[in-house]
Amino acid sequence: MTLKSSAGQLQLLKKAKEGDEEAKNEFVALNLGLVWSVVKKFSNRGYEPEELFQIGSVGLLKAIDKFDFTYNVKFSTYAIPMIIGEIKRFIRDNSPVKMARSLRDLTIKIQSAKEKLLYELNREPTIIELSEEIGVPPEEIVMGLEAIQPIVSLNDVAYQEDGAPIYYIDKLDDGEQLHSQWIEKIAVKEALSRLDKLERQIIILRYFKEKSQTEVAKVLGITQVQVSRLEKKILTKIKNMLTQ
DNA sequence: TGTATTATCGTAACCCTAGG
DNA sequence: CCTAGGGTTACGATAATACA
Repeated sequence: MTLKSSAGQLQLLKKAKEGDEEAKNEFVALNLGLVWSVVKKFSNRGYEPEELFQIGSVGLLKAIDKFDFTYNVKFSTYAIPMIIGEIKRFIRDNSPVKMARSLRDLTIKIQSAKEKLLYELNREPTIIELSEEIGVPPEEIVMGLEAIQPIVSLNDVAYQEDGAPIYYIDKLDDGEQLHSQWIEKIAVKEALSRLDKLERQIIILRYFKEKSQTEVAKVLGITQVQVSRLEKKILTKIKNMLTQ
């Protein structure tokens, strides 16, 4: 969070887009935090954070140029995938071929093992199970999984609590193909990450696990009425986050 | 806040009819 | 005659609200 109000930032962004260099610089400065937050996600890949930061900043600049107010989402919602795209492109282009190759082999193995186990167990296999199935140490499985769906995860917690991922956002490689669909997905993800634990649980159980209010109430140890009221509150909250 | 009630929605069950 | 499909109804489950 920056000190500047979001309304002020919007003004700044408008000016920047109109070619006001000073405004642009100031806006960039205010949003470098975004770049860092993305860089952190890629910290375990053996690249210099400084270097990734440079690359990420390019993504930020591109985002400023291409951001369209009619998207009706917050700037960060749009910028983050853009930054990620830039960094991923860089990593892809810079990865030694053989590394990429062995990693690709691994991901292929993981994919098929995953499908097999999914069928056998009737649920998402754990990392340990995948590891045993393929005969590769868990750390490498993690790496392989990362490669399959690297990504954002602004709300890791939301995933952990339930095991199975809710959805994946990939195809972020190309900043050009901006389907409003995934913009929305990211927006929702971000909004979700800003809810507190109880609120997030309710939304996950209700909308991703498709439980009834009564079921949710039982799980969380509250009444159906509570769930109904909280749900209503949360939904308007999210709506506000997405459009503000 | 919780209980009791009402409103809403999906769907199973039934009937009817047109077309094979 | 059979049957696919369309329309109607009734019912149960779920969610929202009224009230204490």
